[in-house]
Amino acid sequence: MNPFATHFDSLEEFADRVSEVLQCPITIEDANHRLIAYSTHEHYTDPARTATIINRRVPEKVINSLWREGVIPKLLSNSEPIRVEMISEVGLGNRIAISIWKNKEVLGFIWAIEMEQTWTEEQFELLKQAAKAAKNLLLQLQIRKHKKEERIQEFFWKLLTGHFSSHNDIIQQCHVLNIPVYPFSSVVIFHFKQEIQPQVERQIDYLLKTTQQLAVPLYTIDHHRLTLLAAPKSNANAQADIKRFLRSFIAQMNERFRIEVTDGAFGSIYECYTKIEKSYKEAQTVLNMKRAFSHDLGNVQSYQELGMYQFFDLLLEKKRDGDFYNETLEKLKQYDNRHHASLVKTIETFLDHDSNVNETAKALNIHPNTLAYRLKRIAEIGEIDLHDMNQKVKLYIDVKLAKYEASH
Amino acid sequence: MNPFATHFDSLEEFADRVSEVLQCPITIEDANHRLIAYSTHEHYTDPARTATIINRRVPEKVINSLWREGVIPKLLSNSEPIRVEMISEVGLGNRIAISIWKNKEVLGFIWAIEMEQTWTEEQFELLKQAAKAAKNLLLQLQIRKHKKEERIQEFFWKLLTGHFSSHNDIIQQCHVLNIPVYPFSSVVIFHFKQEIQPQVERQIDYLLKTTQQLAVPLYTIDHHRLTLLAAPKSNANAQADIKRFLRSFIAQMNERFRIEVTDGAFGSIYECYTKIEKSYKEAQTVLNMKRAFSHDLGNVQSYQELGMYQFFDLLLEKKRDGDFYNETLEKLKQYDNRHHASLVKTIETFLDHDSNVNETAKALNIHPNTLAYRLKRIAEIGEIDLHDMNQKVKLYIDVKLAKYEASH
DNA sequence: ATTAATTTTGTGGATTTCCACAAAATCATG
DNA sequence: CATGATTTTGTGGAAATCCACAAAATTAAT
Repeated sequence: MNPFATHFDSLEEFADRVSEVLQCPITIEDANHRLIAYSTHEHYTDPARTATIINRRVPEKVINSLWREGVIPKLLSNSEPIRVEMISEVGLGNRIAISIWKNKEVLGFIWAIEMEQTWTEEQFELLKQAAKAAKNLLLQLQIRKHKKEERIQEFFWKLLTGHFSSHNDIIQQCHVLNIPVYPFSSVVIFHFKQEIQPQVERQIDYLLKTTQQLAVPLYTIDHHRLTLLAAPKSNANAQADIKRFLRSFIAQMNERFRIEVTDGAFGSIYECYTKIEKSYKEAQTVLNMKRAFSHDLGNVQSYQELGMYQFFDLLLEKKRDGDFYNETLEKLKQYDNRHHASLVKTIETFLDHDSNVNETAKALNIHPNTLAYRLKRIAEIGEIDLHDMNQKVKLYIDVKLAKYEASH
Repeated sequence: MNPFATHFDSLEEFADRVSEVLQCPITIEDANHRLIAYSTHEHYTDPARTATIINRRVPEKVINSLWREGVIPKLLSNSEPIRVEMISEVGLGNRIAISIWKNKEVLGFIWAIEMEQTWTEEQFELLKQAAKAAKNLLLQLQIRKHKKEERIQEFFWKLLTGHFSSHNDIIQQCHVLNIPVYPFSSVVIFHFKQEIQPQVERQIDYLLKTTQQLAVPLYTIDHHRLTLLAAPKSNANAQADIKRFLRSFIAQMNERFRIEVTDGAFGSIYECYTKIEKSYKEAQTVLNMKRAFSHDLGNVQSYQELGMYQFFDLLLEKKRDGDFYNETLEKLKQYDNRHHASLVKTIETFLDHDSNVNETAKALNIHPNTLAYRLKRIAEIGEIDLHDMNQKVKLYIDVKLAKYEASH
C-alpha cells in the first residue's frame, strides 16, 4: 500500500524512491533550506534546483521570492502539499512542495518539479505519504545535530569570553567540531524586544542559515540577545556587508515573523580568532552606548562608527576618580541653575550640529541671532574660545560624559 | 669706637640703635625684602616704609621700581652704601641703602631715610659698620631657617607624592613647621634651560619671596625643575592670577638674572591639601604634553587649558593594547603612502583651524579650492562625514594620538 | 613619449554666515 | 510695579563660504 514503508539506508535512497514513484525530480531540504538529499534520475531540472544542488542550499533570492509569494508561510502553516507557480526571474519552474512535520515543528521540505502533465489527486496523496515517511529519517539527523550543537555552543562562549589564547588552537577546534573557518570575522549582537522563546529560536536559525550576505558559523541565544559570529565575504566592503546584513535581518524578523529586534551592533572585523573576544566586547560597547545615547547614535551600528564614544567607558572611570573636571562646563551649569537658562543644552546642540548656527537654531527653535547671542555668552561665561577645536572637543566630550555618568 | 660692638638681644634693639646713631628711621630687610626689623623712634616716615612695615614686606611695585632704577642690582653687586633718589610714584622718599654680606652672599639690606640734611661721609661710614654688625645677627636667623628648610623640603615632597591621606594631618603639620595655610592651592612647575645651580636658587628664592601676586608657601628645586605650591589670593580669578604669575616669573628670571626658563605649567586648583598630589601630576602632564605638542600647546599653561590632551596618557595606554584602531585614519595614511599625498596633514591642519577652509588653506599654502578638493577626497577615501562632530572628534584625537605615540 | 587620471588653481555667482544696531520681550529685584 | 539688566527677535549690509565649471599642471602607467 504505502510505497515508503520500508527501510532506507540513506536519505538519498529515499529521495530516489520518491522520485521513482512520482516520476519527477525530488529535492529534500531541512527547515533552513539546506539541501539534505536529491534524486538522481534523469529528468528535466530547473535552474533553481541546479543552483540549490551545487551550493547545497537554496539560493537566497529564491527564498526571498518564495517568501514574497507567500509560499513558505503557507508551507509553515500546514502540512498540505501546494502547487507553486513558476517564478522565472529566479529560475524556478512549476513545483509542488510539502512540509515535513514533527509535532508542531517543521523539519524540512520536499520539492517536486511538476513535469508536463499536471498532478493527479493520487500523486498529491503519495507526496503526503512521502512527507510522513521523511519525518523519521530527518529526526535522526536532528538528534545527531542537537548533541553537537551543545558542544558548539560551549565552544562559542569560550571564544567570546577569551578562553583561548592561540589562533591555531581555535582553528583546530573548529575543524574537530566541523565549524567552517573564515578569514575575517566580527561579532554581531541583536537585542530583541521580547525574551527569545524556543519557537523564535527556530526562526532565527532559519534566517541565519538562509542568509547569504555573509556566513554565520556560530551563534548563541540568551535572554533578549542573539550573539553571532559573522564572516563577511570579502574584506573590501566588510563593514558595509555586515551593515546590510543587520538591516535585512531586523527587517526580515519583523516582516516575516513579526518579531521586533530593538537593536543590532557589531564589533571590529578581525582576522585572528583570538580577537573575537575583543570584537564581542566592542559590540557590547556599541549597544551600551546606543542605549545611553540613543539620540546621538541612532544610526550607528559598528564600533568604528561609535567614534569618540569608543572611549567613554574608560573616561567615565577616570572621571569618577575626580579627574578632568571641566571648569567651562561647571560654570555653564552654574549659570543655568542660577538663571534657569539652558546654555549647556545650547552648546551641546551647537556642537552636535558641527558648529553650524542655522542648523542649531532650527533644532532649538530659536532665532539664529538668539543663538549667536547665547554663544557669545557661553564664550564669556565659560571662558572658552569656540573657534578652538581642542577646547570644543574637551567640552563636547565632557558634556556627553556628564550625561553618560548620569545615566549610569 | 664702633657704636655697634655690643650685644643686642634682638634685631629690633639693633635697629633702634642704628636709628639713634644716624638720627633717621631705619628698616632692615632680608634678601627677599621681607621686613626683619625697624626702628621705632619718632621720625618722618615715607609711605613706602609704612606699607613695608604694615605688610611685613616691601610692596612689589616698590621692588619693581628699584629693579628698574638699577638700585637693587647695584646693592647686590657690592657692599657700599648708595643714595636712592625719591621715587614718588611708589611713595619712596630719599633713601640710603646698603647690603649686608656674608662671604659672597647678600643676607639682607639696611634702609635709612635721608632726612633734611644730606649725609656726611661719617654717616656713610657708620652705616657700613652697622651693616657689618647686622651680618652676625642675620646669620643666626639664616641658620635657624636652614635647618627648618630641610624638614620643610621633605614635607613638601611628601605632599607632592601623596604621602598624606588626611587634610587635617597636613594642616597640623603645616602649623608645626610654621608653613602658612591657604584655602586654594595649585602646583606649579617651571622647567629651566640649565640645571639649577645654587646661586640661581637664591635668585629663585628671591623672586618667589618677593612676589605678591600669590603666596608660595612651599617650593623645591631639583635638576632643571622648580616645583612650587601656589596659593592664589581669591578663587575668582585664580587661574588668571597663576597665569600672570607664570608669565612674570619667567620674564623676571630672564630680565633680571638672564636665566632662561623654558616652560611653566600648573595643575588644577584644589581646596583640599590631599589633592596636591593630583595637582602635581596634572602639572607634570601639562609639561609632558607641551613637549609632545609644542606646536599645538604653545600658549597652554594650565591643566584646564590642556583640553582633550588631558586624557592622552590614558588613551595611549589603550591604543597600545590595540584598541580603537581608526579605519578612516588608516585609509588616509595608506593613500598618503601610495600616492605620496598629504591627506593626513591636511585634515589635521583643517581640524586645527576649526574646520575653517580659508585659514587652513593659508596655513598649508594652498589655494582654498585645492583644500576643498582634498577635503572631498578625504571624505570619500576615509568614508567620513566632515560635518559630523563625533567623527571629527574621533579622527582629531586619533591623529594627535598617533603623533603622541610616535613621540614616545 | 603619450595618454589618462588626478590634482591644483582660477572665475563667477548663489548662498550663507557674520556683525552691528535697535526694538521688543522677559526677567530679577527691591 | 517700576526699573534696569538680560535675553530674544528683527533688519540690512559686508564678508565669507560654497559650488559648479573649466583650464592648467602634475603624476602614473603603459
